[in-house]
Amino acid sequence: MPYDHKNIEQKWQKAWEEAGLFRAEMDPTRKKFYALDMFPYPSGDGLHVGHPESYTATDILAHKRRMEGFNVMRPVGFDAFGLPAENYAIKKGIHPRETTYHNIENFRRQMRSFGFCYDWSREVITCDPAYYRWTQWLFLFLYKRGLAFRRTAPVNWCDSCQTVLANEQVEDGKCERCKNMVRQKELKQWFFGVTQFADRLLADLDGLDWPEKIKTMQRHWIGRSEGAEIAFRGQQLTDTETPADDGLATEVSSREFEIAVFTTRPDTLFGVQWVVLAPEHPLVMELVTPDRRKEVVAYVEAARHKSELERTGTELEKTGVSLGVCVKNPLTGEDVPIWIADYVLANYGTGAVMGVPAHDERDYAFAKKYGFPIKTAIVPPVGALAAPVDAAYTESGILMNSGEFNGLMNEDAMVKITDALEAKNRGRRQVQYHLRDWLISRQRYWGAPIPIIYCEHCGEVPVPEEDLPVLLPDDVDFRPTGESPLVRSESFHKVECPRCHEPARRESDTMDTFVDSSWYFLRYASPHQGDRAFDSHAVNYWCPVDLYVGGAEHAVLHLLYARFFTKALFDAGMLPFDEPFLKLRNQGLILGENGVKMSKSLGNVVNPDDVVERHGADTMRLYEMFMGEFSDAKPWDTKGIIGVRRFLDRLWAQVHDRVHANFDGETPEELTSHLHRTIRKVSSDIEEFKFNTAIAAMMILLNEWQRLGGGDRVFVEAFLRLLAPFAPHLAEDLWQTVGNSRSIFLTEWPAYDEALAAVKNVEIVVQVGGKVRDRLTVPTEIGEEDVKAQALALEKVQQALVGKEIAQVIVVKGRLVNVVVK
RNA sequence: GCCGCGGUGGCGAAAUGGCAUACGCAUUCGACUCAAAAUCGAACGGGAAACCAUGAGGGUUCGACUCCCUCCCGCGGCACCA
Repeated sequence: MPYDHKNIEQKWQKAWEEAGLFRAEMDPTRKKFYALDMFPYPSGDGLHVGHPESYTATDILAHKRRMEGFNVMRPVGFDAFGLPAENYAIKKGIHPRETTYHNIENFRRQMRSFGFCYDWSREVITCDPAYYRWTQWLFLFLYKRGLAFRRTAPVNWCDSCQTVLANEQVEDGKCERCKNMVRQKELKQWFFGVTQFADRLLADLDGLDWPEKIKTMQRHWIGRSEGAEIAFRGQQLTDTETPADDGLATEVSSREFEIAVFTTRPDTLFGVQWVVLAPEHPLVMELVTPDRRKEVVAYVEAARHKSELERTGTELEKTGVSLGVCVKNPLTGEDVPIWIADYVLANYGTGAVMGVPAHDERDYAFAKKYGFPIKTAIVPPVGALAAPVDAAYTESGILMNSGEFNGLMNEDAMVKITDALEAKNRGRRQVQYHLRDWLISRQRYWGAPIPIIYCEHCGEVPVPEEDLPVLLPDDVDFRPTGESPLVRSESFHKVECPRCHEPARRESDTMDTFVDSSWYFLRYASPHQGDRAFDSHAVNYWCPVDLYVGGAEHAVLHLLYARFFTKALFDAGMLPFDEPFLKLRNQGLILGENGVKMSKSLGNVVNPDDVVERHGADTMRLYEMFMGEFSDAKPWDTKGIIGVRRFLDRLWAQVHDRVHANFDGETPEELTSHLHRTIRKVSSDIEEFKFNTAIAAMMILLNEWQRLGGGDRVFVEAFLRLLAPFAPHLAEDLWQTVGNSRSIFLTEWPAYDEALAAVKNVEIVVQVGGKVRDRLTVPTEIGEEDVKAQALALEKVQQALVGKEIAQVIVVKGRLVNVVVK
């Protein structure tokens, strides 16, 4: 008989809210637990069924910790700035603020309908001036510490979004948001100096309780490589006349120049056949000889117009042109020609590399194409496979053709060659990171304005803190044109210089929305603080976040940026910790019934509202936790929901039966024992995020209860407390039905008694030659010899042993007896 | 190409090296009902059985879904980073 989910869910949501049951108050005498969901972007589509999957998991942990006596803070808010609202505004002419707040209202309604134990009084909304005032303040904080700066660099430009993008927002050479091809553009933009933290961002990952997958992704993204920076010097002729072959060159006046290359293989230095510069390298135009100039200019121009993908696809044939100039190999003194090629990236390393065709696959291909000689510097060690004839040899080996370094193992030679270079002042050990500084400027409207003013006399002037927030003006034509829409708001744009009071111009770009989300978890500690970004006492008490749950798609975006902010604040003495999220868990994607990602165009989207309406929030929560491994992608199954709903209905009926019977009769001993085992299992499964097996264990307990009958108040109450984090409304309602007036969430998490949980008798499997022949029920504490004797005495075992000789008998306590035969 | 994760009934899935397929869905049969739904009960990997089955093949072990090697397939990440 189904229970009335609508009625009880509304009833308890209202009661909890009115009682302020989940409101968090600082209490230094109690241990805190900060449980956090990645706050949602309030899209017009409303919640996806994936949202409650992650929120339910956090909710379960939060409830359990509260019942274990922790002071729990579980805040909620909205990541409300961003492109979708702005694009919608452009299409429909509705202001982004209007759609955003409208969507937030809908999100709030939906999130409340699930009965999550959020402390709504701490809500933050990133597009609220009371919030972004402090985002701007943090920009100024970074600016003062030299961690926010403006510089000209090749940046990613999306023609469709009409804005620049951070490196992390480019996927496969395409804009993460609109899938448009991204182009490289040379622009002056604002950056945050994330690379200054590269070593710490890498090293501190080790201490975090995060999924290995995410840690690995961050490690790859930071991309540390060790090697050497090597200086190749050359003479540039200032005389326009080409020197003759007869040695007159020495008499022509010349200037010395130097090209620094970064390499991870200094041991291959004797195999260098050329040096390549990126087309954007500043020396290109300086060095090119007049006769090569035309060709080089054309090549540089062509490279500039290529997209990131066109330039970096692995399959592409390498191209390049010669500058007509040489440098000398710093150790051999050999002349090495200088080329430019667009496979060399301007913004990695020094923007220049040395070409060693014998020991690098790319260089090998380049040499084949342009007819360079291939000089071997390393051969395989004795006993190893021979070096390939028609490819580069990239494994370790022994040096040859390398002067005094001949015969060394290459690992050893790396050190010795670097030392030799260093002694001649031509090189040094160097560590390079793949990580680039975070480009935060956006030429778009719906974001926090960058608090900087440009003055003709004073230059770049930060907006004084007391003038914050720099309000985002409402009356703006926000259609994108490639420059920020804020340029078109004169009242915004034209300002007075805070220093000299002359007319000045306000920065018109806004900040990447990832800046907003890089510190929101700090704001939750003191969300209404009017005079500071956060209150130290509150942050010191509540932070860092103990449990953070969200999607894996933020592995190198939000999660990296938030770590950077935390470290920068830590260094300034503003935080007592330097990692924001101690424990992280990712939920898997919930797919459509057809096993593919839900999408409107495929018509396989499940609306959580419909599920709550039809089956109830408790069923929805339980089902999403029961579907499978939390971090795995799993398909939705509309029919499957009925299974957990039946479980709740049966429990409802069973508890009501016991109440009607005044708990007449006792709890069978077997059931009590089973309960304690279930408490043990559910408790540990929750900690390990194995919610599916925790629920299965409760289903088994109910099945046993129905089979055995009985069940006193103690039994029922323990069962309900186990269920409460998963299905809070039903558990609370039955809790009161049983006769309690205080909320179930103010009671203690049930403890299990190891003695009661112990099983009296166990079934032992008896195998002969590894095959099951019979089973045996024996007391748990039975001695090894006794089991062995009993097992061997079994008739089926005897039959199986006929004509065979016993070689060995394996006894595994409480599990099996295996008679090994010859 | 490199790195990581995975492959178990019709389906979602479970199993500290020790009874493979728990729990749930679907299906079939039965009870209740005039009937249906709901509910309750039973069966449910293949095979008549011996036995055979955890992507394929080998290995280690008394014993392998689990550990090791080779390969196939799927998913995710990175990708000309020198």
